[in-house]
Amino acid sequence: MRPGEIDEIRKLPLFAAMLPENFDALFRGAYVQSFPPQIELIREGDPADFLHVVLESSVELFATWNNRESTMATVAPIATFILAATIKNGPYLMSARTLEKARVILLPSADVRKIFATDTGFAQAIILDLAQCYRSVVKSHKDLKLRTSVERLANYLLRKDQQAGEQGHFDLRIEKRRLASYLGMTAENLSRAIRTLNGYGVEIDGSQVRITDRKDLAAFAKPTPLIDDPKC
Amino acid sequence: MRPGEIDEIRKLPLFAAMLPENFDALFRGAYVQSFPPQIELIREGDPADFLHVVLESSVELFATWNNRESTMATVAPIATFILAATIKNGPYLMSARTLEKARVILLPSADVRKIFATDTGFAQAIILDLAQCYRSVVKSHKDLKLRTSVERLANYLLRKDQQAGEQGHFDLRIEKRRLASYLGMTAENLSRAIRTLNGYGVEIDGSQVRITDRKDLAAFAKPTPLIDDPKC
DNA sequence: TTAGGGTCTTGATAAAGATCAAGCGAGGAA
DNA sequence: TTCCTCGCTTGATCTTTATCAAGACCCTAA
Repeated sequence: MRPGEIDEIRKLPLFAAMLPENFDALFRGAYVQSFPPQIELIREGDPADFLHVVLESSVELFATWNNRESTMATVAPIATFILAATIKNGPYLMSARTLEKARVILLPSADVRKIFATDTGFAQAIILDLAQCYRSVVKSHKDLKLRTSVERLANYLLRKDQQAGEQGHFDLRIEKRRLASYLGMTAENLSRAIRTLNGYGVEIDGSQVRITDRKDLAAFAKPTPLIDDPKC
Repeated sequence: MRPGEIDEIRKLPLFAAMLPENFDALFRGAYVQSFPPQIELIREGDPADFLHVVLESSVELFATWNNRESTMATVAPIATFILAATIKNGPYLMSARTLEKARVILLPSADVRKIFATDTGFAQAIILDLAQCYRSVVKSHKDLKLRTSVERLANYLLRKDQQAGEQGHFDLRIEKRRLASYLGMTAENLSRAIRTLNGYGVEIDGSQVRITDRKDLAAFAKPTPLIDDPKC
């Protein structure tokens, strides 16, 4: 681990309220590993032996069935993933792969379970983290069931613009075919959806997005905090 | 509350590990209410003032957006719902309505939050409950993104048959239009999907389902515990 | 008993989305 | 530089799903 990095991790909401001796014990058993791009870190169905913390680059969570594959989420540093599987001591429900060269901390799940059973601060933080994750998936589920693919794209762009400070322009920071899979459509249909949104004040050139008429886009997208506010 | 009922609630996994004095304090502030059918118990967007426990009948959780509506889940007794909103002290993400005449306990969210902050046993139970809920929604999300509507129906029938003891016949116990909404399709398409499955050993007459060739159905449905096992 | 309302089913049609095939264009390797 | 690869786009076509309309069925209330 790099100097100062452990302090940054200690400040993460999930770990900040732990007793210092428990934090130290947990991270004494940690492995820090570097992975090349496109490496499968975990495979769905495998036992959840480790809780993962992404330090650098980002990680894609995806699911497969019957030779089909779908991107479920991307995890950006510094954040954990697969907390629920660790807690339930169940199999991973999703696979994870690195997108670029990535550094990840592996925390033995057994240690995590042992510690949260006695450390109240840690237990509280886990509760908040899980509640947040749960609500995120519920929002994704509503997005998918209630909206068409063009509507999902429109709202995705509004969310990203807001996260980038409502500048009216930002970088997608994700390959289009992955974005398509995340949004529940094919790459071909994403291209067409982008063209449709050209008529509502959206211009996309490569990975550069420009929102020229946010009002028009919002009138089409009809965003609601109950689906689109990540903090809600 | 009826005699013995409180003891049954005390045995629920979510409450069993609480300190007795905390359980008593929590339920001193409880309201038991009876509701007629088709009553909206909570509306998405409202503040989560109460944690709900369904005692009798069942409750439908649904979401709306832009004049569209979708059934997200049904809650059968005895179980709680809207735990995550209570904990986050955030707005409900889903609405809930009674399907039949129902009895529900309302526990003030503020009391729940106060108690889980100090009661370790309760906190542990909440962690397990939330992890379970989270994994359930992830499974639903995979179901929706990776499968066609006929595949979703086929797997739904296999799950229900299994829950009914693999008798090969069971009652749907849900209106078809609600089932359609839950599975992410229209009522018309559910009818057609049923006809498609007639060719794979499924007969549905009214609400009575008969699986005449489970092997054939399973070969079509390709169930996997990573989507279809509710306990996994 | 009949009338009315709701659900469910069916058929015809429309829309949304997926698939297939071809070509473009940026970036990397020889 | 040229060639190759890969991601992206576009058009044509097909499949899946939704919508609209009509009729069947069932339950309930007058």
